[in-house]
Amino acid sequence: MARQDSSLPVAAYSPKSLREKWQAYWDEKKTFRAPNPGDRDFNIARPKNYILDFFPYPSGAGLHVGHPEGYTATDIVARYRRMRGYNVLHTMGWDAFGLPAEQHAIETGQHPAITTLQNITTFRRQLKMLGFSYDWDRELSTTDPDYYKWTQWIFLQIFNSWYDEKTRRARPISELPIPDEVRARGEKAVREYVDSQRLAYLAEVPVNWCPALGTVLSNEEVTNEGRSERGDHPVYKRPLKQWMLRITKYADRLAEDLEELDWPESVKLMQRNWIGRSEGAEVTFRVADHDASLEIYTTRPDTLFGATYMVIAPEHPLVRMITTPDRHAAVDAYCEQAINRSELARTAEAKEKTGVFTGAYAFNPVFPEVDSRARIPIWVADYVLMSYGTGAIMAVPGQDQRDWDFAKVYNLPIIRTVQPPEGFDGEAYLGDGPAINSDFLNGLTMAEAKKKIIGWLEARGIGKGAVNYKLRDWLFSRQRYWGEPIPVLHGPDGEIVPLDESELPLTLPEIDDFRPTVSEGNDGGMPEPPLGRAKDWATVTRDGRTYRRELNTMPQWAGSCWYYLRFCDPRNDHRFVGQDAERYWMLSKRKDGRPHVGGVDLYLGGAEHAVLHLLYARFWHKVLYDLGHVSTVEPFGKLFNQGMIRAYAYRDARGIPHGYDEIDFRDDGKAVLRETGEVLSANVEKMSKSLKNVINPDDVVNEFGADALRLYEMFMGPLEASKPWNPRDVPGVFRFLQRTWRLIVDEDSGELSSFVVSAETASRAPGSGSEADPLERALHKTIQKVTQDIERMAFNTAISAMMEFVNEVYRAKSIRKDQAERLVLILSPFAPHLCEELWQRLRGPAWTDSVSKEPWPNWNEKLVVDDEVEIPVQVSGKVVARITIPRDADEAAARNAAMANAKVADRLAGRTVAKTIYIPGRLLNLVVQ
RNA sequence: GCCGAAGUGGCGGAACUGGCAGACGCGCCGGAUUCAAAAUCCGGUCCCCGCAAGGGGGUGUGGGUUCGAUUCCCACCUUCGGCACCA
Repeated sequence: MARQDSSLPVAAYSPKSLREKWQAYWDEKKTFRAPNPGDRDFNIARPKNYILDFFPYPSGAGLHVGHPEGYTATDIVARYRRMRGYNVLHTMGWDAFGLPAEQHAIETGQHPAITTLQNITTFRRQLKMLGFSYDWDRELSTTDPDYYKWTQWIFLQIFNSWYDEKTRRARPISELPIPDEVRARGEKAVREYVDSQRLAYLAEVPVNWCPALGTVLSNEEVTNEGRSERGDHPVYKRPLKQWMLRITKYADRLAEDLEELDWPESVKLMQRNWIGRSEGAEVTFRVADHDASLEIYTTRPDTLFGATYMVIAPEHPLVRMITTPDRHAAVDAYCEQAINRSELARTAEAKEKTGVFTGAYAFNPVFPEVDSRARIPIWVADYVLMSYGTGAIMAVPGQDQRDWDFAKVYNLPIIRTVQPPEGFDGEAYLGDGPAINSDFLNGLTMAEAKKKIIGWLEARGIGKGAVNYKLRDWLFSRQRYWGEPIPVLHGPDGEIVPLDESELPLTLPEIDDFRPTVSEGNDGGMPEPPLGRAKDWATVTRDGRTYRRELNTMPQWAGSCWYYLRFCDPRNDHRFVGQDAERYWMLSKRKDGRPHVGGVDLYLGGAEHAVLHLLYARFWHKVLYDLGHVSTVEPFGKLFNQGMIRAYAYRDARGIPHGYDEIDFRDDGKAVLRETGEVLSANVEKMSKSLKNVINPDDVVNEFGADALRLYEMFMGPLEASKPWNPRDVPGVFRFLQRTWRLIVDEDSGELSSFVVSAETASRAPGSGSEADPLERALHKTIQKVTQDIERMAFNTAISAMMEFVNEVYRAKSIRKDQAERLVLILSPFAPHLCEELWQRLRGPAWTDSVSKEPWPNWNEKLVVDDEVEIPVQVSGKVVARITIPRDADEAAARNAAMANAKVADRLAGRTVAKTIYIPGRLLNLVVQ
């Protein structure tokens, strides 16, 4: 399907030349530059609008058709808002630290900075090719020292803060009150106390250590089979000193503030579930024959009378102490094999409960210790996780299915403490009901019993109401090269010394071997990150003391946690963002004038970042807010998730995928393998190299042009839905663009087409008073529809409305020049290259500048409603006829018109109308007996 | 297992707040143009019965509410996404 054919007319629609011409124009004139407050051409009178895409990781594979989907949507909104008189901030940058470039470096020795630069060059070229209206002067990369200087600066802000529970906010560490008894123990104790309160802290934590990759992985990077998501290497649990960020302190605020955000409910729900707040109680159980007690957390303190045994996690510190000598061998063996498996591997095969008895007993505090019911056995089992609550539970098999399952395996007693309803035939009963077998709680509902028992526990000092979260602190260090160095020094006495702001950026040292020091097997020595290879860099001497640099780097999330702030003022070299710029672009008002919680007015990207990126960025933002560095509570006021674009994968009988270049499509639509004629199966799947179903945007642009690619991606269906790419549909939108071109331009002469008539000529034509002109009415309706659809992000229906209008012009064979101009204006955000050219040709000598500088056209409310409407007439809810009546006809008039219709009269013959339902402009329903 | 979203022609999809189901595009069929084809323009196209006029059915399945249900309620099936022993 060669579109560049020498036999084409001289002035045929040529996407390629229009693209080149107008992109050069935009670049040269800096058409989409967004001035900041303080700039000479800044116009304070205009309202602001910040429209942001999730910035991409510039992978070696280049742009994927999934990228332009979201980028086109935001581009349409950005162009539309500019025409509506907003100052629009619309930017693009690169989330360019990350594992793929580093893996490539390990394999080839090519420095990740070089790979990254090449990939960025490709991405930039491809994005520019699509004509997005970014302010390219604001482009940034997280890997640029001028950028990561400030990532490191923010880390230091977090490091130098503590969380004040009373005021519920972060405060500078210098304001931390030091308890007297700590002060009394000396300087080192004070230092350790302070370090223990920081929002960034070092902790020995069990991590997912992957020897093959030489790095620690986050839980998300480990598969259910306990292997690395990247490369499928084995992953082991081992304790390692790691940087942690105290995100759990913000759990409540992160959950509460979701309320105010204009985000998809599904994303809010995912975040709430991830935070996983639960309310319950902590209860102390004394351990028999030991000077020890077990702290447990439960959401069901009301079932305390039903606790028949205890379970502690294999990692629990009390395990060794309380296990009786005769049980040591069994307990040790069990714990060892449980601890060695990753948490995920452990939970994956959770079918059958396992555990061992420690030989020890605890006293249930609701009974006197002399009472035989008080003494309950303590077991170790891997269904209790050390990382949640206190790592120990009271087991209540009567009201908890997991405990029930365990009790059945090991023959432990079961006591019901909630009366199940009549006919209940399940095992553990989780529902509400009157308490039984529970002494002073008997007869109370679940809520009443919880309240009463918590009061009872608190009065005796053996328990209290408590809140727990699934959310864990954020494991922040990675054993990698290609990330931001963490700007701290480790002193000879183990003290942590943060770098001074003046020492930033701490740049990555040059090394030529990017491999970490890999230990053999499961239990080799301490792994050392690749930065350890830079010997000169890794040690620093100050005042005669030798310090060791932190060798871990930050995770990829770090750079993406604040880039939206940097875009406001990307070249500022004395602040992470200038205050005026931050306030102008981030602070937005609601319609009712109250300040909005969050600054970015539209943040658009895929749902795969629904939890982690968005939660981490919100956390950093709140810390910056608490410390007075930013002016909004939340970073992203409105969030929108685009759906995934998938494509048909064609497989042969053996299940082997085949690409389009090997396939012929028969007339019946079936795909056959060209070589053998075998009919292939077709399934919509995620695009991937291995399935050979990846669509390359360059190919589409070469064949149909950037405007057609943009338009197709928007026309496919709702932005939020996942949709299949169908190569056969692309020519459809291309045809529409071509029809629009020919509507306005005569292909043979290059002059305006014969359809386009001047206003004077039109007014002389019979019956074309401007308001009565049916085309004028249709245009007003189209402008209204397109405007409203852009506002609600329904681009597919906006495009079909414009298609309908163009079809109507073809039928009319005539359009006034001012009408054609308005059509071009509303189409321009969607197909900017085509519309720039049409605008210039329509304006002729009156043309001054880019179509994007023109105001958005209005519609007249009077012209979008028809005076006469056709409505259906139903008889008892069944449509029998259609009548045309004035829009505002009253019920009697509508009824009379209906009765005059033969079909209606026929249906009503011999019957009485019991009820009439008339919705003006909609329908008339005559209900008969 | 739990939570969430979605199921509409041959295909992608449309239908505001319960009011004409299938807009728009693809594909297919027919016509015009052409020596011919491509391209283009015009028309048709949910299914079934019927030459037609006309009639019947229809939004995953089964029930319900309503004058009226793609839309609301209940149960179930399927697909996709998230979580997964969180006490």
